[in-house]
Amino acid sequence: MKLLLVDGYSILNRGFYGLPLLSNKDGIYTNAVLGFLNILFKVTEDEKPDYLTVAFDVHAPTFRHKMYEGYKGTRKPMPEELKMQLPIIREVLSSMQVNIVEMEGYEADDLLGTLAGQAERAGLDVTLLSGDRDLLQIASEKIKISIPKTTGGKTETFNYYASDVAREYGVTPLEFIEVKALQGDSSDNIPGVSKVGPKTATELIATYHSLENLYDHIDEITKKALHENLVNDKEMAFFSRTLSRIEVNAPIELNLEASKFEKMLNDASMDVLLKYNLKSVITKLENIGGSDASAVKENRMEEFNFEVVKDFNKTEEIISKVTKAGEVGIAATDTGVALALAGNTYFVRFYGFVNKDYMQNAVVNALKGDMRVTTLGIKDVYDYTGDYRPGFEDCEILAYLIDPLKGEYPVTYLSERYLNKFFGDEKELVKDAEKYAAVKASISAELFKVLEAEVDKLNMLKLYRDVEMPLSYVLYSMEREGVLVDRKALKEYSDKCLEGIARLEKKIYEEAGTEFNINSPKQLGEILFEKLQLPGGKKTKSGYSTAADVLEKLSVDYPIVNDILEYRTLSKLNSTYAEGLQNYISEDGRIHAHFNQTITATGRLSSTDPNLQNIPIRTELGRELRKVFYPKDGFTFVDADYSQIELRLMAHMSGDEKMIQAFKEGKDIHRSTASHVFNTPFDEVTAEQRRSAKAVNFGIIYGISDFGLSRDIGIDMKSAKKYKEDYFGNFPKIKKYLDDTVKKAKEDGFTTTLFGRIRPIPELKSSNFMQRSFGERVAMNAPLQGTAADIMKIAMINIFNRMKAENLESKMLIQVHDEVLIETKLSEKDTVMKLVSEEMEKAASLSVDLLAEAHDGATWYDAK
DNA sequence: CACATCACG
DNA sequence: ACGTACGTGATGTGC
Repeated sequence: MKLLLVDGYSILNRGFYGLPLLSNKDGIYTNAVLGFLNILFKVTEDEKPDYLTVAFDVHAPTFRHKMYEGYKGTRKPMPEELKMQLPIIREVLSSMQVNIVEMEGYEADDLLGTLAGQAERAGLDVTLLSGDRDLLQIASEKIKISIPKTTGGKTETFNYYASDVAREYGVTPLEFIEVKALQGDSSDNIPGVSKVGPKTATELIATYHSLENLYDHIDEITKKALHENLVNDKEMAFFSRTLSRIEVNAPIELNLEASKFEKMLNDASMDVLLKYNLKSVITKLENIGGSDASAVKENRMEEFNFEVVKDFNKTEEIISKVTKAGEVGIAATDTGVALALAGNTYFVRFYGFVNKDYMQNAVVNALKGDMRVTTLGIKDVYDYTGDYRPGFEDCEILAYLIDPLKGEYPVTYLSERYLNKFFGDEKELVKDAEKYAAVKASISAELFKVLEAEVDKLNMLKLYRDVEMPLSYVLYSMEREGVLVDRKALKEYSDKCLEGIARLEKKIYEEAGTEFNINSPKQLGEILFEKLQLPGGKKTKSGYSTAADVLEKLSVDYPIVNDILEYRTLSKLNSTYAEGLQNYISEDGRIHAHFNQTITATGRLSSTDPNLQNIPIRTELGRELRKVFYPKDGFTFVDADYSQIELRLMAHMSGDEKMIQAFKEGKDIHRSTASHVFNTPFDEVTAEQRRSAKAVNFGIIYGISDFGLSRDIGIDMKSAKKYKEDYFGNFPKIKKYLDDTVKKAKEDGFTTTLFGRIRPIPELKSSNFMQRSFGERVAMNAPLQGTAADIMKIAMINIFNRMKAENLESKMLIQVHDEVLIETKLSEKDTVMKLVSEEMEKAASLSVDLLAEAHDGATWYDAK
C-alpha cells in the first residue's frame, strides 16, 4: 500500500509560478490551483497511491518563530494573486474528499515528517511531494521525496530515496540537516555560519557527519578564515540546526481511513470545479480511478427534450403557434430551423417542398408583429427573421458586451455560467446538429433575461440596442452582398510573384552556397548566423530572430539579406493574398467575408475567411492587389475614411486647448504637434521633427513607453523620455487625461468608451511589473480605439439606413476600422459620396469636428 | 498546435 | 530594476 503526502503550500507555489496569471470569468485567479492539481494528477498517475494527504501551514507562529523571531523574516510577502487562491485550493481539495491536515504551531514540513515516519513504521510506501528541498532530510529507503518541475505546462518529477540523496549531495538525508545548519538559508532567514556556502558545508559534513564531530575535530580545519568563522558562529550553527530540523514527533496521528484516495470527482467537486471554471480538471478527473465520472456527469446533465418536425401538418401547426407566441427563440442549421416556444422546442427538418426557402418565408411571415425573438448569433438567423427591428435579441452580443475578453460565447459555456445548466462539452453537442440548434433556440430565451439585466447593470443597454443590434443587420447585409474579385487578375499577380520568388530563390541559394527552406525561420537563422556568420545574436526562444527589423539592419551590408526580405514580401503577397484570396471566391464571383462583432477586446470588428481588413496598401507592389476588387456593372466604388479619428478623440477627451485649436484650424496635426514640442514656427518644422512628433502622437494612442518610442524613432531611451516630457509639458491636459484614465481603470477594473463600452483589464491588478505596465498601456489605448470603433459603428448604421430610406441601390461592402467601401450605382455617386462623409462626420458630436473624406474609383485601388 | 512572421488600422 | 508600443488574422514550419 502506498501513501502520497503533499506539501500543500509549496506545490501551490510551484503551480503559481509555473502557469501564467490568468483570471477566470469572475476575475478570480486560479492558475496556482490549476498548477497544483496538474502536478498532483501527474504524480497520482505515476504513483497510483492508495492514500493521499495534503498538509498546509496554518498562518500562526510556529515553535520556530517562538524560538527565533527572525525566522522566515526575510521572506517576501505572498503575492496577493496567490494568497487569494489559498481558500480555493482548500475548497477544491475538500470537495474532492482529499484529506487535509494542518496544525497550529507546526509547519506543513513537520506534519509531513511525522506522518511519513508513522506510515513507514506501519509498513507503507511513502511518496512525499514537495517543491522544497529541505524535505530531503526525511528521505529513507521507504520514503521517497518527489520534487516536481514544471516547464512549458509539462510536469516532470525528480525522485529521491535516501540513496539518491547520498549520490547527488554526497551526504545522507539526516546529514542534510547538518549541512543546512552550516550554510544557513537566506529564504528562511536561518543564519548558519558566516561565509560558509553549500560547497564548504557539504564538504565538512561529508567528512565529519555531524556538528558535534566537526567541533570535536575543529583543530583539523586548517583554513584560517574558515576555522575562525566556525568557532565564532558555533552557537549559531547549533541554533540553525534546531531551526532546520524537521519535527518528526508532532502531535498528529496518521488517519488512513480519512486518507483513502477515491471519488475525487463527485457532485460536490463538480460544483466547485465548475464554479471556478476549472473544466480541464474535470476532464482529467474523469480519467482518474476511483470516480464514477459518467454517473456524476449524467446527474448534472440538463435533461433536454425537443421535437423533430418532419411532416407538413405539424409544420403548419408550429408556424401557427409561432404567429400567436409573444416570444420565440430561433437557431438555424443547413438542414432545418429550431424554434423554441414557451416550454417546447421544435426542430423543423427540411423535406420536400418545405425547404429552406419555404421555411424562411414562413418564419419571416409568422414573426410579423412585435414579438421578442431571441438568438445566439443573430447573423445566422436573419434569413429567417428579415430586417432588424427592436425586439430581436442576440445573447452572443450581450455576452460579448459583458465580457469582451472572452472572444467566444458557445451555448454550453453561457448556460453553465449564467444559468447553471450543464449541457456537457460543446464539441460533443455540436455533433448532434439538430439538438445543438434546439438547445441554442431554447437557451437563448432563458439567457436573454439574465444577460440583459447584466448589461443594464453595466450601463450598456443603450449601446446594445442603439448600436450593436442594428449593426448586426448591417454586417449581415455586407456579408451577404460580398465583393467582386477578379480571379484572372489574381492569377496573373500570383504568376508574377512566383516568377520573382523563383528568381530570388535561385539567387539566395547561390549566395548561401546551399539550398534550404527560406520560409523556415529556423533554417534561415542557422544559415545566416551560423554558416554565414552574420552579426546579430539570438532573440527568440526557439533560436535566432529573422524578423524584418533584424534583417533590415543587415540588408545594407549583405545582399543576401536584401534578397531574403524581397523573397519574403513576394512570398507573403502570393500565399496570403494572390493565392489565398482565390480560395474564397464564390460562384457569384464575389468574396463573402465574415465581419465578426464579438471578437475584439476594444469593440472593433474583425474580419475572417478571408480577412479583408488587412489587404496591402503600404507598399506599391502590395497596393496593386487592390485592383482586383471591383464593382459590378453600372456601379463604381466609393471609399470614405476618417482623418485622425483617434487623435481627435484624444483632443476631445482630454480637453487640451492647443490640440483642439490645431484641429479646428484644420492644421496638419503632426506638424502642429512638432511646432509646439520643438518650439519652432509651424512653417519651419523639419521633416525629421514632424516624423518624431508623429511617432509621439502614435505613442500616446498606444499607451506610451520610453522604450517603444525610442525604438520607433531610433533614438536612445533618454531622448525618448525627454521628447515625452516636452510633449506632456506642452499638452498638460493630455498627460492628466492619461493619468486619470489609468487611475480610474485601476479602481474599476475596466475602461469605458464615450458610449459606455467596457474593456476589462485584469492585468492592472497584477503584481508583475510587466503585466501591470501592459495593463496601463491598454488602459490608455482602449478608450480611444474603442470610442473610434463605436463612432464608426454608429456611422455605418446611419449610412445603411439612409441609403435604404432614400431607396439607393448602392451597398456597403467592407469596413476597415476607420474606412468603409461602398459599391455605388453610377447615378448615385454624388449622393453617396456626400451621404457617407456626412454621416461619418455627424456620427458623434465632439469639441473637435470629425473629418471624413470620400473618394471614388473603378477599383478599390483607385478609390483610396 | 504553438510559434514566428507579416499584412492592416 | 524589471523589457514594452495598441488592436487584429492568415500562412508556413516544425514539434
